[in-house]
Amino acid sequence: MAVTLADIAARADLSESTVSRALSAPDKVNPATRERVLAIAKELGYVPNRVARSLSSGRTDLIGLVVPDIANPFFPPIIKAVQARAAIKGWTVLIADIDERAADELPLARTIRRRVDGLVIASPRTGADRLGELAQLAPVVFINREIPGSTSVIIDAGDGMGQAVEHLAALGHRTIAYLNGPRRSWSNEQRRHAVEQTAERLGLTLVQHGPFEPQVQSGVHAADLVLAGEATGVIAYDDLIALGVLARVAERGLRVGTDLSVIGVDDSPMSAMAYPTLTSVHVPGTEAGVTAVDTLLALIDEPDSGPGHVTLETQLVVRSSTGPVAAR
Amino acid sequence: MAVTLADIAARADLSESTVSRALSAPDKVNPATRERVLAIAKELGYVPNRVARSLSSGRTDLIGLVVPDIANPFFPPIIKAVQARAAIKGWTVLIADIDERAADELPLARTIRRRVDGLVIASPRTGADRLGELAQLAPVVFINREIPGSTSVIIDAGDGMGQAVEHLAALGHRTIAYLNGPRRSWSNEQRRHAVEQTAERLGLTLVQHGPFEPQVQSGVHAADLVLAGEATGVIAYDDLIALGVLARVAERGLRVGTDLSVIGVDDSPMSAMAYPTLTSVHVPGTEAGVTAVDTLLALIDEPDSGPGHVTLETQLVVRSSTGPVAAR
DNA sequence: CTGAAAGCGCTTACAG
DNA sequence: CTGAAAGCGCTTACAG
Repeated sequence: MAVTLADIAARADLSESTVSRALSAPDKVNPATRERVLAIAKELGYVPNRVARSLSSGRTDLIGLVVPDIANPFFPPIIKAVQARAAIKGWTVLIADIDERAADELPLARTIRRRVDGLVIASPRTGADRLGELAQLAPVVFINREIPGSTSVIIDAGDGMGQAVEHLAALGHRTIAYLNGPRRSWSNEQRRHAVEQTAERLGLTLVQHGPFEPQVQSGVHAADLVLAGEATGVIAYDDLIALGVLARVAERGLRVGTDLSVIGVDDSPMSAMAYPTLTSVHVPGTEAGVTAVDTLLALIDEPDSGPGHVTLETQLVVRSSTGPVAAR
Repeated sequence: MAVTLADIAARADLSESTVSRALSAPDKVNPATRERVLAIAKELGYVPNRVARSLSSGRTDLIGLVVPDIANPFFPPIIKAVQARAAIKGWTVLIADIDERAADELPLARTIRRRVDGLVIASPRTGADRLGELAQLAPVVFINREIPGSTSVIIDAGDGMGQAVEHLAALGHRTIAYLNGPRRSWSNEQRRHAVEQTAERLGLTLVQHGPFEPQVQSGVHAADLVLAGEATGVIAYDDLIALGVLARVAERGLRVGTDLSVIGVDDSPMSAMAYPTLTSVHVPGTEAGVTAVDTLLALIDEPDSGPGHVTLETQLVVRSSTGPVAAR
């Protein structure tokens, strides 16, 4: 069986209490005693039983991460960043993938919260009121969603989306299309809004399509809708949809960047590798993940600190899928 | 505070023992008693404390899943399948992403094993001997790797790779290239071997490049190597590399499927959506995930059952990236 | 600085 | 079928 505190205590001729302190609160113990305990612990190959520790301490040292879809390239960088950052600080991450089933999100979050000390919920698909309630029950940090009274890390698409519209305008596009993301997506509202504002300010005509699921297939479908209209430039809710547009446009024998300019959002690895390479709005997912963990751990330590808000900026990365407007 | 067994016991005027049994071993209790306990539990909103349960039962109801890289499209289907299947059976999954750092794999698996009842390790990057040792310490099921004495779910690439070579031969290709995956990858050995065998049997000349990391960028690099040689058809270790080849070939102004035929492995969603669509060897990731969970749970229940082996088959899916050989 | 004791919330032989 | 008791392995006031 596994080595326990009792084993070390017996060997060191000390009480379990002292051994426990030597291991988890070294400053409350005589240095010499500590050394002896540590030596024996090492010799015996002691590894603390986390379950037992959890039961008495009330802490699990686990944080939960809820994501809409791990297969969506927007999330892996966030997931990796959360895991890496958590690991550095001695925490483990429990991931829940809701597979884009919005109705599963809240139940899953509620279940998992019983196992963890706090939650990071990325791009939640649930209504703000119910998310707010959840945040009452446990330390929660939302990524990419503002919930009144709750703590969140927001990626402000405004700058990047505005730059995208300005970029198209500068290339001579007068009518542009926006391909909406999922119906109840807060990110989509934010992105759409920024596009609308900038288009209006610059006097561009804006056409909208969707909502679309963030999948390549959606873009294939959307491409035909766009090509049936007047728009010469299109901004998609995300890179996946944009990649679908690219594929379909090429398939129809038209040239991306010439016949139709396409912009995505996320700046995912694929965007740099697509053909042609995809102009995209860079979204700092890694930074968001790191910040979310730091914020959450602070919240776990001090549950009564007020709601915090961190905002990260986005920025357009110009590649080959956008070019000067040409006659259709 | 949260409702405990003691609260229910007090309210029902029963002992904690009986309440515990009513909840977790209903057949060991008087049906009427059980009903009463369940009603009160529901009324009070009782949710069992899993940490406490774990400590006394010795079970965590968690299984660990170690994957090389969640951003690699091969793994999300496996991850989702594992999570879904585990959830159905009342288990939660703890995911560890090693981010392709082979050296981190074993330490991570060892750490996480302390928190779970068993492990699924997908496409391990560690040496067989050390994996075998790990399997002595805890119930482990490997996906895509045979370890002597251990249990595994193998996706046999043989059939699919053979079909891929036959497909190219049937299209008239006489010299083909194979792009190797990671150096110590067991999957790569298996795939390469099948390609070599079939090429030899059919009298084709086989050129090899690599090893390459399973990333789009690798394929971009590999494409130039292939185009500098005689091969007219290329089989990549996976879809990501194949997609990189596609992009680079197009970028160089050549036509995929005409100037160069390209085949990937994984049949990931992108392969159906790439332009042109990618001929690929379908790998049953979802099935592998489901089977791995079932196998692991059986192993957890009966640690002494001998090592099991399940083999799943692969199959070529022909799309547009392969065509009859043309003059170079 | 150290020890004895109680407790975290549940499970599970052992009696009755 | 039910209850009292011990135990899972650790933490943490409380004394000394």
